[in-house]
Amino acid sequence: MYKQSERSSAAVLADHTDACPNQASPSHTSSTGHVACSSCNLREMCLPTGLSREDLGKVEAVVNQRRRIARGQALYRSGDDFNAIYAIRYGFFKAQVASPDGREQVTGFLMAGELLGMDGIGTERHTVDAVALEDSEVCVMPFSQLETLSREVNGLQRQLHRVMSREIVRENGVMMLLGTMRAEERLAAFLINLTQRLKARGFSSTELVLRMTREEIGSYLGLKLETVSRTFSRFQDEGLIEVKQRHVKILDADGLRSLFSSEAATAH
Amino acid sequence: MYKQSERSSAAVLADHTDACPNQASPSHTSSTGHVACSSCNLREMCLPTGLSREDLGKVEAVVNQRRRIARGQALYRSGDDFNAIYAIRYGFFKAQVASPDGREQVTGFLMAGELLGMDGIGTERHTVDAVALEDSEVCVMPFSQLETLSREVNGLQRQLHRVMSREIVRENGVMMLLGTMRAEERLAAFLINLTQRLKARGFSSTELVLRMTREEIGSYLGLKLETVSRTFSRFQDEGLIEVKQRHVKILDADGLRSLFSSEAATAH
DNA sequence: CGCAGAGTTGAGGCGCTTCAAGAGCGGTGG
DNA sequence: CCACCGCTCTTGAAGCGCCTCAACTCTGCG
Repeated sequence: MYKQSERSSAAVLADHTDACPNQASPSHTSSTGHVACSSCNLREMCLPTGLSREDLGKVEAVVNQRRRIARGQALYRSGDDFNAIYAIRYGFFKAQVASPDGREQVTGFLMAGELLGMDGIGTERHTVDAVALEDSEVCVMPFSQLETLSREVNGLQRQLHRVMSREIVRENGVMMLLGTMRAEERLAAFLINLTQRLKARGFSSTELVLRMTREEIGSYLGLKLETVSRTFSRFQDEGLIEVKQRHVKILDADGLRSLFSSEAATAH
Repeated sequence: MYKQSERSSAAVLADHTDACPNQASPSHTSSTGHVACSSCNLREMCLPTGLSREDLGKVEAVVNQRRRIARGQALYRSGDDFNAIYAIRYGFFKAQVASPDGREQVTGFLMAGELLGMDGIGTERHTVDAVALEDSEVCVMPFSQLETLSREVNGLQRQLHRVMSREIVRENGVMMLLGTMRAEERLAAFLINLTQRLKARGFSSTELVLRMTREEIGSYLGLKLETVSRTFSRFQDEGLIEVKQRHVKILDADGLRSLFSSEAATAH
C-alpha cells in the first residue's frame, strides 16, 4: 500500500532484531564489502551521475566503504573532524544546526541518493549534525581522494560542483520559505517537495510516511509543532490531504500547490 | 570619520558625474585592462587565498576582465546563462531570489572580496539576481577556465570547494536566524555580522553606513520594513546604537551580541 | 520650492505561539 | 494478555509579536 514504507518498516524491524543483541555500537559498524556504484540503482541521482563506465570504475575505487547508522544515531556531529562526504544508500536523515544558546534548526531532510557532509569542507570540521531518522546506510567517500580523483575525471569534478551549487540554491529556497511564507504555504511547499523527491525515487507521489516528528517539521519550517499539527488538520478538513499520524495521503496536489505558487492573492 | 564611506561615497558621486553623460550603459562596461591579483589588497580574502606566487600567476591569466556595475544595476539576473563567477573588487551587492508569484527574498549582502555567481553552477543558469547597491566593480572569472585550472592547481581547487562549502554554512546560519530568532535578535545578529566583515576589511567596526534600505534589510531578515525601523529605534533608546538614517554607530557591541547569543532566557 | 523616495511612528488586528489538557500509539513488564 | 508508561500528536483558549494601514518627517534633487 505504502510503497515507500516497505523497505523502511523492514529496516525499522531490523533495528530491533539485530541492533540490540548482536552489536555493541550498531551506529559505527562499517561493512567494508566492496561497493559497486555501477550496480547501484541510485547511480543516476547520486554523485556519479552521467559518468562513463570507465570513470565510474575509478569512482568506485574511492567509495570503498559503507556505514550503517541506526535510527536516532548521528552520522556525524557539529564539531567532528571532516573527512568524507556521504551518499545515502537507503534511509532518511535530518541535518540540523545548533546555536550557542541551545536552539536547534533543522536545515534539511535527506533521502536515498542525496549527499551529506558538504558543510565540513570549508573549515575541516562539520558544522551541522546529521542524524538518521530511520535505520540507514551511507557510502563513505573520503574527500581528499574525491578531490584527487576529480582532477583527473572531469565529469566527477563537474558533478561535485553541481551538487554543491544545488545545495546553495536549495537553501535559497528555504530562506524564501522562511522569510516570506505563512504557515499554510510552508507546509504545503514542504509536502509537495517531499512527494516530488519520493516520486523521483519510484515511490508513490500521493501516499507517504513521514519519517520525522511534528516538532522536526516545525523546526525545519520555522513553526511550532502545534502549528504544524493544526495546519495538517486544516488541510484535512479542506479535503487536501488525509492524515493519520505519520501517514499522509495527498488528495489534491494542485490544491496544495496553489497555496504557495501563483495564488499570492490568497493573502487578504 | 566613516572610513568605510570614503571610497563608497566617492563612488556614488562618480555615478552621477560620469554615468549619465559619458556612457550609454555604464553597467555593462568592461575595462579589459589586465588584472593583477598579486597586487590586489583583497587577495587574502578572495578566491586565491593561500596560493603560491607561481599559482597566483596562473589564476591571473584566467581573471582577465573586470566589469563595472552602476548602483541599481544587475550583475546578472535569475534566468541568465551562467558563465562565470565574480569577485567583488569594490562596492556592495545584494543577492535575491524571486518566487513565481512575485515575492522576493534577499538571500545575502556581499562586499569586497566576496564571491557572486555560484548559484548558477548547478543548472548553467543563474537562479538569483545580483544587484549592485552602490557603484561596484567585479573581477570576472569564467567558470570553465576556473574548472580547468583547478585541476592543475590544487590550492585553487581546494579554495573553490572551501568557498562553496562556506556559502552553504552561511546559509545554514541564516536559516537558523529566520527559523528561530525574534526581530530584535535578527537585527542584532545582522549588525554584528556586518561590522565583523567590515572590520576584516580594515573598516571601523563601530561606525558604518548601511548600503541598503530598511526594506532590503527586512527582506533579508524576514521582517517588514516598519519592524526594522522600530527595532533600530528601540536599540537607540536602549543605548545600544546610534542611528541617523543609514549611518549607524555601535555603542555597545557586547550588548547587541548578548541579544542573540547565550542570553536565550531573554524570551519570557 | 516642491516632489519623490526613504524612514519613523502610532493604532489596531491577525497569525502564530504559549500554556494546558487529553487522546492515540507502541513498547514493557507483571 | 492487559495495564501502564512515555512519547507523539491533537485540540482549545488566551496572549503577544509582528504586520497592516496610515499619517507624517526627513533628505536629496530637479
